[in-house]
Amino acid sequence: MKAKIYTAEEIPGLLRDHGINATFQRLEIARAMFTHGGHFSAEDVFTLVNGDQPHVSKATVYNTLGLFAENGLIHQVIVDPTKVFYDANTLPHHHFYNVSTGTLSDISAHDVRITGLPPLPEGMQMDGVDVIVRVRHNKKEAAAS
Amino acid sequence: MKAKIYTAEEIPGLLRDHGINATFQRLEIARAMFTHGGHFSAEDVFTLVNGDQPHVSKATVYNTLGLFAENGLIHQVIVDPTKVFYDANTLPHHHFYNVSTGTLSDISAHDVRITGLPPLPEGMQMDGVDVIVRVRHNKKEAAAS
DNA sequence: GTCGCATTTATAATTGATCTAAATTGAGAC
DNA sequence: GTCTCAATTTAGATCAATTATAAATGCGAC
Repeated sequence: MKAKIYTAEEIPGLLRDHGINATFQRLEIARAMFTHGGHFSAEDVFTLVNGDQPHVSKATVYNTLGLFAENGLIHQVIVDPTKVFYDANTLPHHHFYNVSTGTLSDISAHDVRITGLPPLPEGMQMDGVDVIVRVRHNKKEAAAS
Repeated sequence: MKAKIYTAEEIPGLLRDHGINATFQRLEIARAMFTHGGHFSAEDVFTLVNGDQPHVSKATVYNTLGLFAENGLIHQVIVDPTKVFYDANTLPHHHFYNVSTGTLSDISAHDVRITGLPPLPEGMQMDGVDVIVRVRHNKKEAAAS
């Protein structure tokens, strides 16, 4: 089960469905993310959108990503202490995080099952479960210490 | 299965076992973390260690936390985009992350079982699996939009 | 046109974390 | 004890991601 890739024509409806007012900048940003799919830092989005000529300011990129995340259009992924990633894939899924390169890749949640979790603390509701499988380059060299 | 809490006397041996040279500052920091147990930001540790009078500089706190993490004495937990947490619990376990308050709490990994993960990408080895259960305060008020 | 509101923008400010270069300390040789 | 070298600590400067601020801009209602 792969992340859905949208066509440019579907983007306006996508925003509307999430209660987001469509503006030029928001469409640009959504288009950049959803027609590629994948994981983006704010910086990535900024570069992607402004590739040819400046369209969208950095502040707007941050604002918009925040707005999208609030409204469930995209999802924050926090694996890198230095920056936040945003995930255009809203289907339930998990992540490989390549520690060596700082790269994320998806794990479909379709077959993943997590059992034995304790009950939630009192008065809490579950917001989601993130599973992050940290991986690194295979070292022939063992820890020689 | 709770995180092990150490007594002050056990700390020097703990460092030695992890190949860490014991110095005054490192002992102070380890003591602060391991006699309490729990999750700490660098800031937390700094405050905890220097509560009464300045003992350890901020730079040293960062250096030492990094050193401890490298040597497996503590573990980085990345759930908050604004700061890194360090976990004095090195037993296998997972986390509840309270989105409303930014608080972490432990889930023993003892009973948790994760099945259906795909094979690792080529040439990669697993470094660990983090499970983060995001929870939030129960809202009687549903999303009214 | 212009009033009002949402949005965007440039820029400054904030903040956790890291770097630098110098000072201090520690452990062993003598 | 003291010399020496390497390890450690330190204050302060610096960095990069993000957020805040306050001024423009766009756009529909009238």
